[in-house]
Amino acid sequence: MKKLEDVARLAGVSPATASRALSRPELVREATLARIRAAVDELGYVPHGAARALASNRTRTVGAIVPTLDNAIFANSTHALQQRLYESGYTLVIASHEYDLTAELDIARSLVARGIDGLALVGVDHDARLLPLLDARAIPYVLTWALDRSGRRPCIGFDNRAAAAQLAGYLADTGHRVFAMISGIVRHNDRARERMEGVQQTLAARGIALPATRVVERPFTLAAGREGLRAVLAAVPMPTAVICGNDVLALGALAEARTMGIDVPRQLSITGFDDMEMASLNAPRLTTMHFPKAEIGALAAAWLLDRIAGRPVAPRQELPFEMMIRGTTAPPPSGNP
Amino acid sequence: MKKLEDVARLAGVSPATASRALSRPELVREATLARIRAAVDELGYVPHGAARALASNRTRTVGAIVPTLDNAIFANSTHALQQRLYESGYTLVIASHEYDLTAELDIARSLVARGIDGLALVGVDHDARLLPLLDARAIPYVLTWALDRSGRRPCIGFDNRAAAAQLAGYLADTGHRVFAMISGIVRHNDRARERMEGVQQTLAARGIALPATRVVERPFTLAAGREGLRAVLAAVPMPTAVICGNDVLALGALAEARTMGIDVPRQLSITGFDDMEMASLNAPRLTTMHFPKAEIGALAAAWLLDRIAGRPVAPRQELPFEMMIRGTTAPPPSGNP
DNA sequence: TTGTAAGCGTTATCAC
DNA sequence: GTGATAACGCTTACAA
Repeated sequence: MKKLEDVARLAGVSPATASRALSRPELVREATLARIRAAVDELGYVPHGAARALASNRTRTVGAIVPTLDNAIFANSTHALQQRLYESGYTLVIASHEYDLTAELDIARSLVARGIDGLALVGVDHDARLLPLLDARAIPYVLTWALDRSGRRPCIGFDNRAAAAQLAGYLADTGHRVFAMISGIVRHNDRARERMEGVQQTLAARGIALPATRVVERPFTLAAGREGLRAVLAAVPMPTAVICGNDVLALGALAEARTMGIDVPRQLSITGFDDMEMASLNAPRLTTMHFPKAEIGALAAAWLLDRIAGRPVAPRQELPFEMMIRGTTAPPPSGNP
Repeated sequence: MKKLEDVARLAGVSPATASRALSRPELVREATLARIRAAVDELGYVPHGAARALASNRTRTVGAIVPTLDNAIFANSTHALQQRLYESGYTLVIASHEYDLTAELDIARSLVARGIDGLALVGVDHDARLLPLLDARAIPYVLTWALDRSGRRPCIGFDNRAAAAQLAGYLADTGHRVFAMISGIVRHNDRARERMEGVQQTLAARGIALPATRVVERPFTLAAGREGLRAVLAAVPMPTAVICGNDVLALGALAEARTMGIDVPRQLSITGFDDMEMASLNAPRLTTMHFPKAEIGALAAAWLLDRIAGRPVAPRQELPFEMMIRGTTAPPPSGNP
């Protein structure tokens, strides 16, 4: 394989100049530059990433560790992230840990070993050793999809609790009094936890009971959403509103409602978070909380690139969310039939 | 940051021995190994990936370029791929090109520059410069989700044409005579093309007409699926069976059918490929073609690891597909109402 | 089984 | 603006 030395020889310059021509062309005279570029083309020279990384101590690689790829919201934000980084000559290394924070730590270690200039994480809940690991190596990182309430960590995300509160408040406003929630597993998942708390606090503040028995925690799968709906509908009296912790759970719940012959939203209101594009196929009158997923990725990329380049960055970026209300979600006049 | 030399010094051995202890422990005496490991732990030593790659000419990184991450089928197979590689100490670099083969080539170049030991691609259609680029650098690659009919390229996948043929044949067997197809864009997409051809050939062989006007090509989006259904239903007589090129198109078509008040599958049979888990929520009686997505990823990982290690590999692995028939898909007795 | 030493292909610090 | 030259941290013959 051709090396920089070959290019330099062909162009009649030293390797040093050839190197500069590629990484800092403004330091090289126009004519020299042209010769070097011609040589590069002629030889089909491709820089050796590892050698470059070793000498410059920069890998031009950024890592992203997401809970799962099997969900449109992370797929979208990750794609935006990749896109932006790619445009800036950076490569994105993506890995998923399937909601296992120990796996996340392991992955982070392997990424650090392999060399990354920055890292994007999802949420604020992590193994206690993760962030110190990055700090020790001065690797910039940013937390996404959530806001760090301690104010100590850079983050780009939403106030999941406020979003949940708004959703619950809206349902209460439309007249619902008997609620249930199909939440994600809150342990080690700040987004799920904040959403649950937002609902609980809002209803409590309005004097609406949401006993623990009406809140079920389920993994983020369609099957769990289905099963979750059965679980919360077993209570007496039946809830008129079921709030689901994310889109997958809501889809499962909607499917189960159909199977059970329940008319959504006339008999039962089912609401969710995140990406409900699929759900809208099913239930055009669904009410959901939407987050600008692509923007998260784009902002995270910009933030990391700035930080890597030593440019000033915002310590925290809070993004807006939006409640989409389709059709009525009022409870049936007399509770459930 | 601690380097191997520090570890060696603390353990009272040479850097060479320390290096061997980490990468080929079987070559080092038990006692020495223990001392070195203790030193590693004590110092919190983490190997320097770039230096390692430069010296060994192996990056322990594998690349995967997929059309899109925003689809459960690729998300699943990619996750399986990552999982397997990770277990073997490899890192996976994932990138998506959004069905743009020139973008795919650019990404491949950047991955090659950054250093990869192997590459997984989707499909057999690629820019003509892509595979030669890999060959020139002796980078192992494997094509997935399709079979190379030329027999010259290693591939792990399905016979998309046969799958489409089987689906079309089944529908014809149940009595359908007026077909339509909402295909993906076949240009630069072998999977889409083979599926379309499979349908066309099968129907032709049975003397069933499928004029070009009854076949529409659409991008893989829900909206396009909706619009595609309107387009094919505008024909006279209306088709009784609509075959969709993938899951996303089928979902869109199903949604539109619902919007239009069409009873699927009693009035109209809509069928699709790939991952129809979501669709089954919508239309429990949908007939679909299923592919073992996770297995693709796992097999690709194993293949690449074998190939990288110089072990013998199969030049071609054909995986089975499965038609899932839920409920009847027979046409209405008298064509369309 | 372990040590010595020569690279691996760049970048970066100096002079010139 | 350009050219020597010394790193960068590790692997790997080859020797011992």
